Amino acid sequence: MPPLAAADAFRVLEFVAGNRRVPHSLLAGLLAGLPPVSPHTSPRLRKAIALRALDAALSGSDADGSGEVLRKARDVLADPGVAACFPDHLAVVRDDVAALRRLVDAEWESLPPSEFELEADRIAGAGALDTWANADQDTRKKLRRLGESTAREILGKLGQDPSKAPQVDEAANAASTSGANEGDRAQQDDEAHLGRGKGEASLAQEDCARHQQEPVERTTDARIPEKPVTSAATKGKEQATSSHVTGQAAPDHNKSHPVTGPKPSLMERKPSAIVYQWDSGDSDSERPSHQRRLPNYERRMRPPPAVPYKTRKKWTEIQERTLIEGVDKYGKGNWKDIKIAYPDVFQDRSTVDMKDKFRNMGRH
DNA sequence: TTAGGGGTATTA
DNA sequence: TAATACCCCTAA
Repeated sequence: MPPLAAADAFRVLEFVAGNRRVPHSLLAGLLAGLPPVSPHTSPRLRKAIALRALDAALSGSDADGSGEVLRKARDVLADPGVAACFPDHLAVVRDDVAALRRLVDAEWESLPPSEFELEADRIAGAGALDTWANADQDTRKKLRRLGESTAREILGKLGQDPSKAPQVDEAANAASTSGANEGDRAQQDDEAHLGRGKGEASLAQEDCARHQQEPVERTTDARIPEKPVTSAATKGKEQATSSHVTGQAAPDHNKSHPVTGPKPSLMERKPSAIVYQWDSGDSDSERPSHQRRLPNYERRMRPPPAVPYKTRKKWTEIQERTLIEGVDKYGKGNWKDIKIAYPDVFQDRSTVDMKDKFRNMGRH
């Protein structure tokens, strides 16, 4: 993987540091692996680091009455950089550990969203509509590409290595229950691949699940999950409606194809295959553990277009003539050159429009 | 970037 | 309803 640009490193760090459930050891590892990032560039990052210091100070027990916890917390708050991050009320309760902890909790809660989250929200979240409405054609293409490639990457991984899929699902399940040892597992699981901490990553998964369970109107491109998932999903549904999938390996396929034997047909079921099912209403507990349930989807023949159709404009005679002239001059296919050569004429026409138009003209 | 197939939306 | 404009996708 190419090294992260400083701006991206900042986004990753700001995102991870602001998640309280990401243990400090993981954050430290992340810091070591990222290009230098100045915390002063982000109030959220500054505040997150300050809160982490306070968390560390307040993590000890003050049951022995030694005042050690309080002393540590005071030390942290004495740092002008830390103090500057908080309103005065933190200083007011310097003598009350319990109150200080409550206020620290509240400060964590009120941490502003990271740039990463805001960006994700602009692309796929509730802010997507505004982003879309304000974007020009090029930006929209980029947004679409970003969403598709990400989805393909995820779905590709699922498809290429089905045995990994349950882990993904289990991770999502674990995230939904949000266990207390999440941080520890995050450290174990994720130190190998920084940036996938369970903390906000799990939140993101929860959020993702919420999005998926929302009505289809919110999913702007249902084709993305269609291709890789549908085959398994519909298969699961078909089987579920007939004889409830057992998930057993296909009978004797392995026997007939020993390791050294002929290559098994792609049509044959692999023993490691996992069946994904559309939610049919019954609970997960009623089906074998290897059957993973997909979120509710209403299938639709085709989703609404990702880009609202632009106002339909009839080609003028001038445009048609200029197009023909341009093809004569620059050759068929050099739509970009033609568009550049006649910017006024083709101002509101894309090269694809021109290609389509020329194609249509040739049909008659 | 472009071609081309094929789909949907809009208009006459 | 056919023609046309526009869009999406894939391959090269």
